[in-house]
Amino acid sequence: MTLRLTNTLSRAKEAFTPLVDRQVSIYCCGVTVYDLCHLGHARSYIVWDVLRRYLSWPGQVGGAYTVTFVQNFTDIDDKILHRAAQEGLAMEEVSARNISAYFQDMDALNILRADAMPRATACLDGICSLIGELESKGAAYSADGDVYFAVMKQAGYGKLSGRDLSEQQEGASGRTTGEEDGRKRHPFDFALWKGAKPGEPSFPSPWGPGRPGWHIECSAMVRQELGDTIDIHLGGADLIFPHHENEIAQSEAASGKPLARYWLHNGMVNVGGEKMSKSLGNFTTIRALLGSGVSPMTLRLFVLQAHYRKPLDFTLEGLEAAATGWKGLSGALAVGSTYADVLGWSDSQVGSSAALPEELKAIRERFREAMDDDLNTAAALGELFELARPLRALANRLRIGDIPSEADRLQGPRWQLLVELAAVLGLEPDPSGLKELLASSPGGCGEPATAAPMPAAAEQAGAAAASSGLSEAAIEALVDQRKAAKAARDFASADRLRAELKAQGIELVDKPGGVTVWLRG
RNA sequence: GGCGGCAUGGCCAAGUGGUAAGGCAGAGGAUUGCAAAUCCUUUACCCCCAGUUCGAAUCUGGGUGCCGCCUCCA
Repeated sequence: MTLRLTNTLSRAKEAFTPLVDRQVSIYCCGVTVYDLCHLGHARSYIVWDVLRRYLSWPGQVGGAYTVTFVQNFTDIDDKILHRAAQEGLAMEEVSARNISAYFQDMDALNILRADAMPRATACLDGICSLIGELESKGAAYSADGDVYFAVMKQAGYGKLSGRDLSEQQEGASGRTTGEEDGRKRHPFDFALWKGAKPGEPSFPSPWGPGRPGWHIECSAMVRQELGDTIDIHLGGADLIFPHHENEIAQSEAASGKPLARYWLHNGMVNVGGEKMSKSLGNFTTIRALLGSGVSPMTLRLFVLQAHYRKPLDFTLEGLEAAATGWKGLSGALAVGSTYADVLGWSDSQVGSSAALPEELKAIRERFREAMDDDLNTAAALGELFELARPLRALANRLRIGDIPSEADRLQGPRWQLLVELAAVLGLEPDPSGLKELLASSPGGCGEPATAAPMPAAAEQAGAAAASSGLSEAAIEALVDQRKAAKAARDFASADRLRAELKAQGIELVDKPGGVTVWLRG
């Protein structure tokens, strides 16, 4: 059994076979850079990051694929122009700011950067020549400085979204209003090039100054970076129509070849049952969430516990559950590096996966089968938790000073497998990108638009207090005092001492036998 | 109105013909003066009705409810 993916084109799970053996070309629709990214974007890019990591995983049947991952920035768009006008900035300034914010956010979430990130502004030649081709083939027509794609001339239009133009026609009339109508021959025709109105920023073209339509930007960038036919095209389910439908129409009209062999779409993030979106105002930005103390890995876990095609309701409860779950996983993931010395898990002990004990082999196999089944990350995570349970217990015992047993020392391969599989899901303790994000956003997370403010999660609560400087000797003295108070059955004093230490970020753990150990943070 | 999707324990969520993964919460136990932390154990017949089948959460038909797209949108 090999990887199977749900192809929107056929609405079925299909065995995945790339055009070129062991190589995969992927295009992922990126963001329009007029604002910060919210959790909907986070989900989409987390999920596609996992697809990419999985394809690149050597544990894959047949070995790792070589993946070329391209994701665009839409940096020519009416919304960017509006935003720029509002703020008295140039379009480029708005997009540059949001592109840099995009990288900060995605780095923090441990999302691998694409191999290429083309921008519409840098692809205008390709866009214009594509429009020209369509025009010369009769697939497009110009009207008063605009150029439109002639939908009715394109056989198969609607094949991705399951739409039939003849049935749609009635509903469509009356839907589109405005001055474009007069120029369009069919209500579903869409703009490839929009002539500029006086005073608007514009780019030169054979049809006069103006700017490209959204759909053609992607068609041109796919072709520029990856050619006529790619293996996988990714995007949110809300892009199926009209964006991807139009992309197909344009690209296939020009090349006569299929644009993409597999179309994958992720489900939306909902809030209270409704789609999270800018227009509804119910969105939370990524940086607002991370700034409130939710760790990036918690968000990743939250996202990956659901199947990528289903809607995912964003709730505080769900997030808290993920935070607690991540606490356990991260403890297990960290055990090998934190306690490498005491466990004797040096690099030399790293066993190859071929030498895995049966139980671990079986887990690895089930993980692979889950991921092969249309990226069933929820089931894959189940295997991770299975793997992590004894390691988490071990980590907690070591944390309070227990000496590892011989059996504990033999858990090295288990830990390594956990680390390996978690990395396929992009789950790693101690994400480095977060600090940069938090440091870089001055006033930073105070996005006013946070409709659902997140209370600072307990995850990081102790971190600030932990640095307070009681010396070890001072702590030992207080612990001894408490021990004496307990011996004298003066529990009030004992509890007071415990509370004082806790206020300093010192946690006391009473172990069997009257021994108390203390831990910072 | 058209197209598509979803409905599993308190919450989230896997499972697509053979007696229900996992996470969170809860309960019980161990430990403790108590607590915290930790460890162990434990909790469902799957929206409704009809049908197919030796056998269905899983297939078919009908019903109900919810969501997405049809305008910019990950």
